Amino acid sequence: MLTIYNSLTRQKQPFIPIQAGKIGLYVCGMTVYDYCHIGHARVIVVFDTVVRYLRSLGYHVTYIRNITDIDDKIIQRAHENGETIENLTNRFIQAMHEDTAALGVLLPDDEPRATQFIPQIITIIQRLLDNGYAYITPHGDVCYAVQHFTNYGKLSGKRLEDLRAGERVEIDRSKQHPLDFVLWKAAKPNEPSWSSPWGAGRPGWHIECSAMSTHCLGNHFDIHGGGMDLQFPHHENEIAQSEGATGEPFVNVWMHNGFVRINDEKMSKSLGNFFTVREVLKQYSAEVIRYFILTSHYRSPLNYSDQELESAKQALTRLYTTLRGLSTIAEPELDNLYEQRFISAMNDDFNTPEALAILFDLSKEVNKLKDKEPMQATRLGNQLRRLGGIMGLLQIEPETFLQGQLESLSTQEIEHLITERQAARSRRDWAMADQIRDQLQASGIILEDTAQGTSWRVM
RNA sequence: GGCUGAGUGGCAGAGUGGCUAUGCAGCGGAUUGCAAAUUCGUUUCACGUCGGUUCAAAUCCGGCCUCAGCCUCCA
Repeated sequence: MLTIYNSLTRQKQPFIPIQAGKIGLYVCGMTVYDYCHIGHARVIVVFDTVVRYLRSLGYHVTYIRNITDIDDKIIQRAHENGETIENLTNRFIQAMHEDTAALGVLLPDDEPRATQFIPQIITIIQRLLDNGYAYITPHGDVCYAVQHFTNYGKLSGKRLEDLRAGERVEIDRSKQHPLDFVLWKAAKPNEPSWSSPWGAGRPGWHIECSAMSTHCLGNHFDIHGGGMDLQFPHHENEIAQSEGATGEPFVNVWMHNGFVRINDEKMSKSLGNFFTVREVLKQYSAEVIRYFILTSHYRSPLNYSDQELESAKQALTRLYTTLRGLSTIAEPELDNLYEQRFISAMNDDFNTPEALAILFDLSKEVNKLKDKEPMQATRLGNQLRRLGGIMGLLQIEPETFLQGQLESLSTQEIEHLITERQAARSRRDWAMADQIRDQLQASGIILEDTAQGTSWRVM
């Protein structure tokens, strides 16, 4: 039985979909004004893995990951760059698609953009005004009145009276309560705006997710995800908006993933301590990054360092080494102990580190069987590939992984040197053979002699 | 100040009231012409600290210490 930790109840709960066999999943995606960093990669990879696993269980999943393409930072960045907002957002949406594709992430079923949902946003705001959850300020903004929503704070466990409003940001006197937030911002000069019943303006930060999620998945849906930092206020506000407008419960299960850290500090744009996905891809393959992300449980912090990525690379090398030379044709093993352990690990709130440990046990088993029982080794090897695939791993040719990112020498040169060395070995000229091997090693190529001949891989 | 969460062997990172996590790195054996890969082994308590419950706790309960996050934009 699949159990998921629900931020709303602060405990693991058996997962029961609203409609049998179907799951609606919404994840807060990017605000597109810059390149994806490793923190973004984590959310994307984690929920990609969640979706793959849910589908492997037989659920029909509708996966929505939105794009926020209008907000203060976008407007500011476009202005700084001297480019149009549309140009900026399109550029970074394309970059994001390149990055996610590189990381082996499946496309969501829909990728709605905030600017395409202005009519739906206006409808929700109107309903909130009608239902008494919103008011218009003297500046012409429309604000949400948090005190009118009884359950405000239920997701983040906060009580209005405990929050230190005004501690770090000056209180806006035009609001009825300091924590009231803007639904609709009155237009300022030189800013994009849409017309509305309350005059020209643009949506506030939180409202677009209420509009897009309920439009794509219905007023009440199964799972909503995102980074921990969105729990408050973003997701809290989404609940207030959506439930205030529809009068129905909004989301059953809230999932929040932990941060990527660098030296025990959160990786974030505001701290400036981030690495972009494309930067890291220059040094490590996408699958190494993906593996690295999955080595810790999604709710735990993930410490980023070169040493950890290097370790991830070595670990993946081990798995691919096991798969090397195994035919992919044979039927994989199915309902054995490894499978059961894998499923029970993933059923336990998507415990990917545990699931990976089982892949290594399986890998060891395959290695042991390779010589004695090649057929069984092949079947287990294919099971390893299949289970890895549920986490988006082990889907490329072992040789492609092991020989990838070749820099110094061409494949032909390497093959040529191997042939020469083979000749030296057959005439027992060990000095010559070792010299060639050392020469290759200096270029980052490792040789491995087997009964079937010599193979090579990149260090 | 309020609210979350966390403290496990050299590093990373799971987990269960009593029995080997796993990976990387190191060391030793097998294997190899030598390597690499693979495999086997790796000594005494690895489980923040102080108490409590228990025949038994790193695992349950309580206090304390330390760290991170949220209460502003952030994945």
